Amino acid sequence: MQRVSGEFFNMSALEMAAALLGMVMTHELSPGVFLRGRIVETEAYLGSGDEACHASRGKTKRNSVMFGPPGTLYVYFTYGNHYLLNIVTEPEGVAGAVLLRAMEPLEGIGIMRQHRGRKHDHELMNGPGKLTRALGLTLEHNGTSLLGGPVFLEKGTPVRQEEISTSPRIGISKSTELTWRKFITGHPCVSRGRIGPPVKKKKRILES
DNA sequence: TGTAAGATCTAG
DNA sequence: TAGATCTTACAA
Repeated sequence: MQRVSGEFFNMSALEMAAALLGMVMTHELSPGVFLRGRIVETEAYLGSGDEACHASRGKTKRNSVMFGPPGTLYVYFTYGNHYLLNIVTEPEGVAGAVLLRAMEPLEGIGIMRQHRGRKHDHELMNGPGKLTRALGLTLEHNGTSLLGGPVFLEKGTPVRQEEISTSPRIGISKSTELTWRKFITGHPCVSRGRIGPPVKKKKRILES
């Protein structure tokens, strides 16, 4: 097992989204107990010129990690239920991150099933909220570094350029013209994509 | 202080 | 297809 060094993260979010495909994310849950998944789907988010990015309107308490050094984890909570995992890129002071949307389970599958319930292997991590739950990642990991903590990256099986597909990002309502989603073509663990924003919820009608 | 939207998931 | 669930950001 070889941890990826800090130099790897010195690239733009868009380059990183493609470069991460095929790499292995590892969480050392407890000493000697590893949860590992191979990255098969990513999305790039940039602070400037990208309305869909949390940092498009500048630094806030939530998104401040995105302005930090490359190789940092940005984890946030959304929809009242789910943690989403990003890797910070771009030089310190510039907001940019890559959302990890889907992985192929490699090691610790029994523990992932405990986290996720009884599922087929390819359903354990085929969505951004699912993979954080499978790996046991929460807000505790927000702001931690891939270079020294229990969560880190390893070189995996390289992916050829012709195996990589591109599409608009999923679940957003702004900047939908940007095709910054990258995934391994035809891989069974890629998430079930829904282009466009989530369906609007009904307003609750209060009786007087 | 109130309100609406949100980088989602699951059951029915 | 709709509901769960709750934090963040923005408007008043």
